[in-house]
Amino acid sequence: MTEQRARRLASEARRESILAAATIVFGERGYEGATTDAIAAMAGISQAYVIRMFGSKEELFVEAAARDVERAIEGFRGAIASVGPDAELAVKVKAMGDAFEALLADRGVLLTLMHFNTLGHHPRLGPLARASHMRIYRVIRDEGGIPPHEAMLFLARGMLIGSLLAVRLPDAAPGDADVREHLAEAFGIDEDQVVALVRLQPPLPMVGRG
Amino acid sequence: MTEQRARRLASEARRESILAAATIVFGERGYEGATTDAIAAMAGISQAYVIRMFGSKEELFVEAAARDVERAIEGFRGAIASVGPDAELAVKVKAMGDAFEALLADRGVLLTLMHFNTLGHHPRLGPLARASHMRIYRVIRDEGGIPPHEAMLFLARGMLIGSLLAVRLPDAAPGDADVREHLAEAFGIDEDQVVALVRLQPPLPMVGRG
DNA sequence: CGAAGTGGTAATCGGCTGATTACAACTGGG
DNA sequence: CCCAGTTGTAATCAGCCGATTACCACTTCG
Repeated sequence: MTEQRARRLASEARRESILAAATIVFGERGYEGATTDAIAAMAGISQAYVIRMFGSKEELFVEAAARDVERAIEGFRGAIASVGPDAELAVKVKAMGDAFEALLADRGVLLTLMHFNTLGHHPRLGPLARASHMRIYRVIRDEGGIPPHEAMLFLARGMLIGSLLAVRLPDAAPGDADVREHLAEAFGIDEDQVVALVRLQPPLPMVGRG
Repeated sequence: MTEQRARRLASEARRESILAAATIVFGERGYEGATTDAIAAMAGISQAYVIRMFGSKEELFVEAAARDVERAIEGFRGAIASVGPDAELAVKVKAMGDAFEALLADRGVLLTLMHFNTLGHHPRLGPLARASHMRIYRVIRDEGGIPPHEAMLFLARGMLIGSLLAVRLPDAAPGDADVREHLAEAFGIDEDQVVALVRLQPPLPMVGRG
């Protein structure tokens, strides 16, 4: 485990690698609990460089969360494009649901966006989180052509699925029939497919503090 | 602002006051970001006493989260009792939804439970969070007599409402028609009642670091 | 070749963190 | 009244935090 100088990368590539690490660490430890040092270690560079490139931890979170939101929006747009804007409502909703599940398969993105949601009281991050939520709503409603009520139901189901994955409920599926029943309803699948959901959230490398 | 010795309280009363403060601070700053010192300050006692009474920050979180989960369960039981176990499905769901909204009016409880959900990967808190989620599911299904599919839909709607309150979306309602439309659908109310939702999340006193 | 620009870090700073220890103030029962 | 149990704190500790500074290493291009 000899520490050595990081390989030189172009600024843009390094930036991306830091944002990827930040998404994992912010997800695992929350905005306040995450440390720039843990992010640096995961990106394979020094803590000082993380701060120099982004200015502050807050700014880094802003960019990491924005990147994750953008990824979600791209996923929804791709889903709409894949079935065409004039497809039946149920078909579009199914495509967007699949895109959503694919997004949540990245546990870092899932948890970072959930933490983003809990920051409504933060003077800078709160307004950004509200704007991001509404941007996603508008993409679903306007670009997806999903009426307000159906868009709300779609998001509600999405929030439940996100919570179930965040708490790692599939880990408890093998030994608990109620868990399997609940997961099958939430994901709209058969109970015997539930155990395979664990693949959606492979174990993460533990970051810092034990 | 002269600091003075705290008024003596019986152990049980002090315990409760610390747990109430812990729910607020854990909610606002997350499990890792919250500090025992901020909790102590909010409870009006010394940081040392918080640790002595609960042993560790982790233990304090366990008890605070358990208390909040218990409050949720009591709320649901009260709602079921108020309409009777043989009421129509829609009546029971309505009563439980109202109980849920009343619970989420306490922003500390709302946010602490959301943070609890994001701790699925934690070796001790993760299993507790999963067990808590399933306890609530079973209360709704078994004591409430709500079938699995309807119970899932109820929880989904609840998670969406929780997210919208966590991110403080009602704060953005006055100036944004899309926000009002989305909130009206989520809460199942008229748009002109939406602005009054702000009452559900009154501003919290800022805690530490800000 | 050599200097300017870019990528990257070690060292350090003031301040905060959870936990421990040793001690002080209050209360009730005999 | 007095002492044993309970409630509460100041002081302190080792370690971690984000941020700053001053510096090093590599690349590019005249």
